Amino acid sequence: MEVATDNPLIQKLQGLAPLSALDVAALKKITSQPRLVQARMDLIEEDDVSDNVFIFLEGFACRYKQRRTGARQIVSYLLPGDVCDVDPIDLPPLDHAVCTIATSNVARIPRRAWIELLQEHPHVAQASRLAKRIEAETTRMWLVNLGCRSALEQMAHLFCELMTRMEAVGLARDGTCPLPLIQADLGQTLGLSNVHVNRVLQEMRRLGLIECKGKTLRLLDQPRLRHLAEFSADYLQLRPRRTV
Amino acid sequence: MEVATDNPLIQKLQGLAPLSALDVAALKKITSQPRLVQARMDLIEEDDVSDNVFIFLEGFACRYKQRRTGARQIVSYLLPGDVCDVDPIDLPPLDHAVCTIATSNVARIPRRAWIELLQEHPHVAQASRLAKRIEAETTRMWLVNLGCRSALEQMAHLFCELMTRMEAVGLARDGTCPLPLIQADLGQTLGLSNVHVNRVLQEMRRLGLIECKGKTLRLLDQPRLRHLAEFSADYLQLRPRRTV
DNA sequence: CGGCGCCTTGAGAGTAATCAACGATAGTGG
DNA sequence: CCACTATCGTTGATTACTCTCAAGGCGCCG
Repeated sequence: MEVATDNPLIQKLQGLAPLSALDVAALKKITSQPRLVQARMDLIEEDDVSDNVFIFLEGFACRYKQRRTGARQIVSYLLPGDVCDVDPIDLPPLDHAVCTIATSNVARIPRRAWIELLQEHPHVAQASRLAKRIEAETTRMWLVNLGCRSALEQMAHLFCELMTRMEAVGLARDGTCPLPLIQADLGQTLGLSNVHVNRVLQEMRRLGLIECKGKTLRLLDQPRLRHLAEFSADYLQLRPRRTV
Repeated sequence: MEVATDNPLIQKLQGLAPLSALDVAALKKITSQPRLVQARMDLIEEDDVSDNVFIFLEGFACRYKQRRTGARQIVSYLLPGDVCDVDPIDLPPLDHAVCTIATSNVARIPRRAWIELLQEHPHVAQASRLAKRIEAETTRMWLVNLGCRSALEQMAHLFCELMTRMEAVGLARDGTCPLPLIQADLGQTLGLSNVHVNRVLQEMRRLGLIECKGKTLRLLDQPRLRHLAEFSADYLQLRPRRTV
């Protein structure tokens, strides 16, 4: 039962499992008191022990790990509709930190309340499990990116992936979406230096593949980008095939 | 209740949650009819739809993704005691393939039977969930490896990780364990060419860090290796902190 | 206006890839 | 028992992708 909504959490989960009006209402209620978080703020620090679930309603954040050398590796992005650490098993301390990239609107929910919601709303639980599986598959895809794609291919792949995810929550249209990442973020995601990120982006613009104005990304030639990156959205659009 | 056993599955899960004698018996029973699989055989192919859970009792295998160019990226290793796709949500088709590296002894169990076991043995389920979380954390650690470590550091980190995992199932002693990987496998894991893997290994031997004879890896100076790799075993040795 | 954050550019260095042989080892069949 | 073959490891030479260092530009905000 699709219900029109501008709540990205509901929008995302509806894409993963059928939600009843009651499911939707519960999700609306639990996200009704989000709070604004500034850009570049750590929501969860490594070894943090507070025990909340964060639901992103607006904005942009990332999970990252930091080396003693200071080098930082971003290991995933959190977009509107994403739930940070859905699983009962995802207890702190985490092995990584979570940090906003843009000003974000985030609902912070005691884990217990979230788990209760999952117990009372099995379809939400099912969608959450699927979301978690997609996250794992995405991480593996990033491994392929880092392990065996050139800088250009990696960048193309990342942009295709982000655009697809943004579309799924209604934030992208016509290959265009807001993207608050700075070049250093891209470098920390793809294992490239800032300088090289800059040059690769220039190359992509020169090739007529993308356009970045302000904090907006536009994919000018998605077929060519997808081919270049060997991108297929399959891993992001899993559907429940049956219930176990 | 620790029970002496040479079943690596039991050994591993006992390290993650307390198992009763009944739990152990059930695990013994379900792994009582393993079959031998040759080295370099695909157990699960990408887009495979058969629905089994594989439990590795002996041997060595990997999950990998293959690019159209033929390039292959190994995304994780499966060691004795590992259960392939423990979760009810891990339904096929997978986004990757699973392939043995050495001749392996593998129990193939219909998913339904495995899920029933989990339902009847909550401690086993708890341990499995923890195992899955560890797998996810390991994948993120690999991302850090590929994204921001040099070839030498990566190799050191991988060796520390494998040694720790082998120890956990009683297959390593005194920094020595069997390692059936060939140099090409290491390359496909770390995103390096065969030639470079070879040179890095030589460098590590020259530095007195490791010794590889036959299919055996020996870490000669673990403190230095761990320091070089910034390795901490924390992410591999999670303990249940409480039950949710 | 000054400072700061971010982007851009240039030059030089270095790590790792590629190409091409060659060597070692083990299993196979005559 | 010994060629024979295949797989894996090793080496050298060359190329190229990416990094580092350094400096300058541009726009925004106090």
